[in-house]
Parts: sequence; C-alpha cells; structure tokens
Amino acid sequence: MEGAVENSKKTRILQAAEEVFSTRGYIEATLDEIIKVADTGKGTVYKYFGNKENLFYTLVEEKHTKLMQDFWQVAQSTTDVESKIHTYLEVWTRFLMANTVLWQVMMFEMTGGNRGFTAVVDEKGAIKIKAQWGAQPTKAQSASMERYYHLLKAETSSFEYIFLEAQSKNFFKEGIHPVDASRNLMFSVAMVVFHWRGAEGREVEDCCKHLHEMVHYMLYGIVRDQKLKK
Amino acid sequence: MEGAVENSKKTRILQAAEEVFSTRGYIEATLDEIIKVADTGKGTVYKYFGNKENLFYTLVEEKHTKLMQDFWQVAQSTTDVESKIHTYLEVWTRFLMANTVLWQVMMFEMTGGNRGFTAVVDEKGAIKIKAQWGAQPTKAQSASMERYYHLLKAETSSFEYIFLEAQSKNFFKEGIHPVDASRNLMFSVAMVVFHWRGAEGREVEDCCKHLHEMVHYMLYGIVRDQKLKK
Amino acid sequence: MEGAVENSKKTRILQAAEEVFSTRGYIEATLDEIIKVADTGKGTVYKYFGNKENLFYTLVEEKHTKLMQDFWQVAQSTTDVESKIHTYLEVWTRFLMANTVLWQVMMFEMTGGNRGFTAVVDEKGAIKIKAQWGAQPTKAQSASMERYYHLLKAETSSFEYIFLEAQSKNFFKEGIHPVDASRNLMFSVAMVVFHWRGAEGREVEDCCKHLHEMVHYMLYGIVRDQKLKK
Amino acid sequence: MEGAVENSKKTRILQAAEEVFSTRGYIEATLDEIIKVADTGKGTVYKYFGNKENLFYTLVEEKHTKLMQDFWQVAQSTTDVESKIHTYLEVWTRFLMANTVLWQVMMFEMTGGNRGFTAVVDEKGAIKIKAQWGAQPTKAQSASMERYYHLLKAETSSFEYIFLEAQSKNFFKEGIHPVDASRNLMFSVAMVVFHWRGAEGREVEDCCKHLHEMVHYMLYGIVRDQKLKK
DNA sequence: GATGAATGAGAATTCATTCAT
DNA sequence: AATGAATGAATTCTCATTCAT
Repeated sequence: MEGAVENSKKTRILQAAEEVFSTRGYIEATLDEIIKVADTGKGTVYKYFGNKENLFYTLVEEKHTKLMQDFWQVAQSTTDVESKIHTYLEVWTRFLMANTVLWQVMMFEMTGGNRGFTAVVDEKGAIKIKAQWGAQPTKAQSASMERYYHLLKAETSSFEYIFLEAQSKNFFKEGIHPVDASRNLMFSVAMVVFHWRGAEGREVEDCCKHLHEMVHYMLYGIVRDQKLKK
Repeated sequence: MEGAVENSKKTRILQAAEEVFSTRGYIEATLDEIIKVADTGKGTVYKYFGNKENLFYTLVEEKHTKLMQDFWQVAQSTTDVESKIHTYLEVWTRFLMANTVLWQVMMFEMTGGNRGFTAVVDEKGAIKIKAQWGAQPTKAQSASMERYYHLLKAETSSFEYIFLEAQSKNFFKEGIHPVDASRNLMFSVAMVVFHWRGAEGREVEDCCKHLHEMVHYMLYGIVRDQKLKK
Repeated sequence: MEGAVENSKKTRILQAAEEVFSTRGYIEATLDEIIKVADTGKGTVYKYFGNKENLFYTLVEEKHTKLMQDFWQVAQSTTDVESKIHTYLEVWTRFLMANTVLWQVMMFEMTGGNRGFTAVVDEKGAIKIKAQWGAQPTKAQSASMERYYHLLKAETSSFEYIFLEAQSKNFFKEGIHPVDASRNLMFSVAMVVFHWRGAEGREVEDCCKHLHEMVHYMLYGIVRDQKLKK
Repeated sequence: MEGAVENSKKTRILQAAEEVFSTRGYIEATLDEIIKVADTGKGTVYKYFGNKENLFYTLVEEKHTKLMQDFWQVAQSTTDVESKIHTYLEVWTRFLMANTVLWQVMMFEMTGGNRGFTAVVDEKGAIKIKAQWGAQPTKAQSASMERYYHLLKAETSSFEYIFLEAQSKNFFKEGIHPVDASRNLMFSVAMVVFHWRGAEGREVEDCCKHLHEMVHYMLYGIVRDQKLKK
C-alpha cells in the first residue's frame, strides 16, 4: 500500500517533470512549477530524485530505455537492410518529434557541449569529460555529463549494428565507414527534426515522409549522374 | 587615438564575451565574469551593448557578417556546382569548428528551440515566433528570437542559391526539392560538427576531410547498387 | 502552532516594512534593510509579497481597511452633522499623524503625482491613469497606480456621504458643492498634518486641537463680519 | 563673449532640468536625459551645479525668487484685505499649476518629510532638521533640507504678513491665529491644486475659479446658519 | 514518509559621479 | 572650458536546496 503510494507519487512527479521540462527547457524549468503540476511537496522530489539534474536524468533515462527496446527490435528483425534503416530512422524520428525539447536539452545543454566540455573515448572505450578551454570540469560535473553520453552512445550503437550488418552484406560502397556513417545519419535526422517544426510547422506524418525521402537520398545520392568515387 | 581607445574597450569586451560565452554558454555566462576578463566596469558593457542578450547578439552578428561574405563569394564563384557545394560546406565546417558553442547556443538557446518556441514563415516571408505549447512569447522575446532566425535564414539562403543553380543545370535527380535538400545538408553538417569534438576530439583538418567524404556520399549515396527511386 | 509561526514571519516582515518605509520613503527604502530589520531572508519576502511594490501596497491596504471601518462607523452614527464632521476629521487626523510618511508616499510617490501621471475618472466611474506630458504609463504602471487611487477614493467617499447628508438637511449655504467641498476639506487637513510635525514638532493632542479649530473656521469662516456671497 | 557662452550653457541646462524634473520627478530624472535635452556634456553640469541635488535646488530657487517678487507685490499693494488674500492665492494657484511636480517634489521629497525627517524652529527662528525615528540626518543631509524649508518659510511668511495686517484691521474673528491660519490656507490650496488635475483634468482657469470659491468659503464658512464660536 | 516555509548566494541592470583628454 | 567614456556600489528579484514539523 505504502509502496503504491510512493510509486504513484514518483510517477506523478516524473509526468509533471516531463510536462514542465518539455515546455520550458531544463534551465527555465523550476521545481516550483513541477511540484505544482505534480501536486506534491518539494521535499518529496528531493527524497526521490536528490536534485533537479537527477530528476531530469531519470526522466530521460526512462524514455531512453523504451527507445532502446524499439531500436533493438528493429535491429534484430529479419527484414532486408534497407527497410531496417528506414524503419529504424522512422522510430528515431517519431521519438524525437514526441520528445523534441527533452532530447535537444540532452544533446546540447546536459552534455555540456555548449559549456566547452567534450567527451573523449579512451582506448578501453570509457568516456571521459575534458574541457576544450578553461577550467576542467569538477568530478561531479564529469560524472553527470558522462551519463548522458552513455545514453547517446547506446542510441547510436544499435544503429551501428545495422550498418555493420549491411556492410557485411556488401550493401555499401567501398570505403564507407559504418560507424561514422551511421552516426552522421542519425545526427542529421535529429537536426532536421529539431528544426522541422521551427521551419514550417508541419505535422508528424509529413515529417516522417520528408525524412524517408531524405534518407533515401542519403542512401542513393541526390546527384543525377552517378559516378564512381575518385 | 581616442577612437583607438574607445575601440579597444569595445573590442576587449567583445573578446571577453566570446571567451566566456564559448566557455559557459549563454545562460551560464555571467556579466561579472565577462567584465573581469575584459578588465572593465559593468557600466561600460551596458553603455555599449545595452544588455546581456544584445552583447551576445552583437558578437554573433559580427561573426555572421564575415561568414556571409565568405558564403557569397563561394556562391558567386564560377567553378562547377559540385566544387561549390564542397567549398561552401568546408567554409561552413571550418566556421562551426571555430565557433561551435556560439552557434550551438544560437541554434538552440537563443532561438528558443528548447523552450518550445518555433518560427513560422508567413506568406510574405516574414518570420513570426509561436509557442508550440504553453504561453506565447512576449513581444520582446519574439523580437529577440526573430533576429537569430534571420541570421540562420541568411546563412541557409546562400546555400539554397547554389542548389537552385545546380537544379537549373540538371545536376540533381528528378524530385529533389533544392530548398529542403540544401537546408537539410547544412543542418546535417552542423550537427556532425557539433558532436565531432565531443565524440572524438580530432582536429580541424580531420574534420574537414571527414565532412568532404560525408558530403560526397550525400551527393552520390552510400549504397553500392544504385537504382532509380521507385 | 504552525499558523502562528507563519503568521509571525509575515507579520514581522510587515512590521519591518512599516518601519523602513516610514523612515526612508518608498524609493529609498531597500529590501536589504527590511529583511535585516525583520531578521528574515529575501526569498521569504518575495514568497509572501511578490515584489517591493506589492509589499508596500499590502501594508497600506491593511491600514486603509482599519481606517475605513472607523470612517463608516462615524458616517453611520446618529449624531448631528457638525459633530460627525469633527469626529470624522479627527479620525483622519489621528490616522495621518500615525502614518504620516506612509500616506504621503501613497499620495505623491505611488500615485505617480510627482511623475506627471494623473487619474481621470471616466463616465462609468472607472479610474484610468493618463500622462499629463511625456510617455503614457505602461499597463503595469497604470494597474499599480489605480490601486492607490481606489484607496484614496474610498477614503474620500465616506466623507462625501456625510456632506451629502448635511446638504440634504440644509446645513450648508446655497451653492456649496458637497463632493468638492468634502474632498477639499480632507486634503486640506492632510496637508496641514503633513507639515505640522515638520513645522513645529508638536504632539498629537495639540495637532487635533489645532485641527478642530481649523475645521471650525472652515465651517463658519474666519472673517468677523459675515456677509452673503456676492 | 565667454561669459555669454557659459551663461547660455547654464541656462540651457536649467531649462532642460525643468523639463525633465517636471516630467519624471526628482528621483526618476536622470542626468543622462537632462544633458541630452540640454545638448551638453555631463562634466558641464557638474562644473556649474556640483551635483544633481544642487541642480534641482538652483532651478527651484530661481522660480522661488520670481514667485516671491509677485508675492511681495501683492502683499504691499493698497487694495482691501479680502482682495489681497484672493489675489495672493491666485498667484499661488497659478504658480503651482505651472510648477506642480517641481513644488510637490520640493514639499515632499526634498524636505525629507517622507524620510522621517522634520524641521524644528528653535528660539532664534533657526531651522534645524531632526529625525523623528531612526538615525539622525548627516550634516550634508541637514544642510540640503534646510535650504528647502527656508524657501517654504519665505513663501508662507509673505502671506502671514497679509494676515497680520488683516488682523490689525479687525478683519478676523476673535481667536484667529494669523500665522497658523495663513499657513493652513496656503497648504490647503496647494493640496487642492496638486490633486486638481488628477481628479478631473480641468484647466487652469477652471482651477482658479474653483479656488476662489473655496477661499471665499474658507473666509466666510460653508455653514448656512452662522453662529458665534462656542 | 511528506511537506513547504525559509533561505541566501548569485544574477542583471541602473546611474550619479569622476577625470583624462 | 567642455566633454563623455568609464566606473562600481547599490538595487531588485530568482530559485535550488535544506530541514523542522
């Protein structure tokens, strides 16, 4: 019974956080608004989530987990490679359309990209945060940012998997680097989605259609007279 | 002499602003730090720039103006279309490498993208700011955000110009929408640059080389067996 | 218990505000001093009162409410008209002696009187703020100023009520305009009180005695040989 | 020549100061606006007037001097006492209508009335500033405030002179204190003028007519059945 | 366990005054 | 003599976090 109550509190806070972070972004969102929407007390939020940043992370992680399930389902399906790519990116597109602000915030604010911090991957694949200029991040900052990089890395990794499969099936031209190409494609799609609404205010289905075209042209090129590279 | 002194104060503030905004992003940057770096008084900043937002805008606009000169020079050069596209995107890439944080901030923080605001272009081409959810932006917010959209629009417009020229020369496949395609390509490049450093910490020349490859594949596709669409 | 504690914080702030506003006036009063006197934090003030202006208004309104109770009690008493006028103005006098600075501030600073703003009463009795010269007040300024005019209007209205009653009993000479006359009398008394202390530093009882005489002479004139007007 | 130039600068600054102080009040007026209107430099203002407060005082004193000339002319004229009183108060009324904000500011802001300071007149007639509560004014504050009290005292003194003359001619009832009565009358008129525009937006001539009536009733009373006091 | 009153460090902005030219 | 660029103390307001009940 108690557990249920706690749980429902936690859920209510998470829902409220989604609403408010998606409306205001991370920095402009205030705990005051979140607890008002959640109809709870400030102490409760701190009890369950520790601080504002961790509340945001918990929210993002939850959505990330669902997204990853969808991603792996596509990656492991048995359809042909081209369909897989399209399906995968459609999942990605729909997800970003539904979570535009949340993922923008994650990719730009929380990863410290716009604070001059950078993630470097060491030889063991571990992620470390370094400052490009100025003071090095504190341990706490590093730890916080690393979490978001791990999420992004997981998201791109499952797409890499598809590209590696495609490569092994000789689907790509000579010289294509599947890790780079897959990541570039995902980021490109993300950026287009982020600016899609902004640009024209069109709807989800339109956006998907648009993205499918874009992906098609990324696969097959936009130039009429195809030639061999170099 | 006087001119030089005045100028040097203004310039010093602008340089300090670049340093601090590039280290902290817009919101986390404080006037206190900027004046400390510029070794000046707070009043001086307000005399020259009016407020924090305008200081940021002035900084961005200055860089934008130089960028646009480079852009138009490429757009109006007489080389073949493919070289133009590559050159243009190399200019774009180098610019973003040098101004990563500033342009991230402009594209996400200042345009309100991560606060649920959106720009819609009306029939006359005028830019209006609308809220996707929640309260509409105030007049002052709108006016501020419109300025940044105008810069971005100018930046994409000169690339559109190249794509329209390419289309008229039958360079593209049937069905390519040059406005969408050019914008998508610019945004894709931007996103890859934004996450380039973050991902691996490689250097400018590497990034350019990487981007040229990426652009090539976007033009000619990554798939081995080219087929006609549909 | 909780209620008492809450209450005591709010009350302490209000008391501190009264002390500081009465010592410094509105503009020269600082939140820093108020919180120091109240021995509280800045956030507490803003939680309860929203901003400085609203803190002042709350303070004034509280005193106004008590004053109005006293006023209506006098206005509705059954004594003869002349006593009523004296009693009413004595209440007014004692109130102003106790709240000199607060009511000066309200009548001159907060109503914008010394910034060239003016209240005009439209045909429906609604109060609108207009600039006599220069820029019109902003909506926020107007709204703020209107509140104080409403208080003043309420204060003069109950005196008008007495004067209308007096007129209906034929107490006044032909040609007396009860609304003007009552308001003039109240304002005259206010001005004399405002400069009473300043002029001589005498005490409340002296002031009351002085005012009663003044009121007597305003009713019956100071000229020895009474004649009919014109 | 030089003198002429200086002088014209001084005059221009004073005119600008009148315009700005009358539009914004003392505190909201800024030197920046004044020098812009005067089309001069900030240093010039400080050279001639030393500081903002002294600029205000100089302006007020200049107007005061002219007013005093008009006052003494009336006081020393040979018409009957009643006309003198009316003429005197008409001069006062017209002056206040023309200088509403300036005199409000002087009477309320600059005399420190709304900062809890008070002027006491010692046995020798000298004016001293005392705090009613809180810290005593600094020497500089005292000196500054005393100047304004002297102006006000001079303004009421010439009216006292008329009242003393009237008393000596047996114009007033027994028991009238000419100093109090004259001062009360002047302050009453001032207060009515200050709130005249605010109340109804009527014009100068209306206001004069209204004031004459009010003065008449103050002399002869508003009560129909005149009786002897007590 | 849940609450929300209280806090105060920190941020943007203003403006009278100074002083080198 | 005249200027106006430079200053920084002072002010209002915000909001994440704490902790007593």
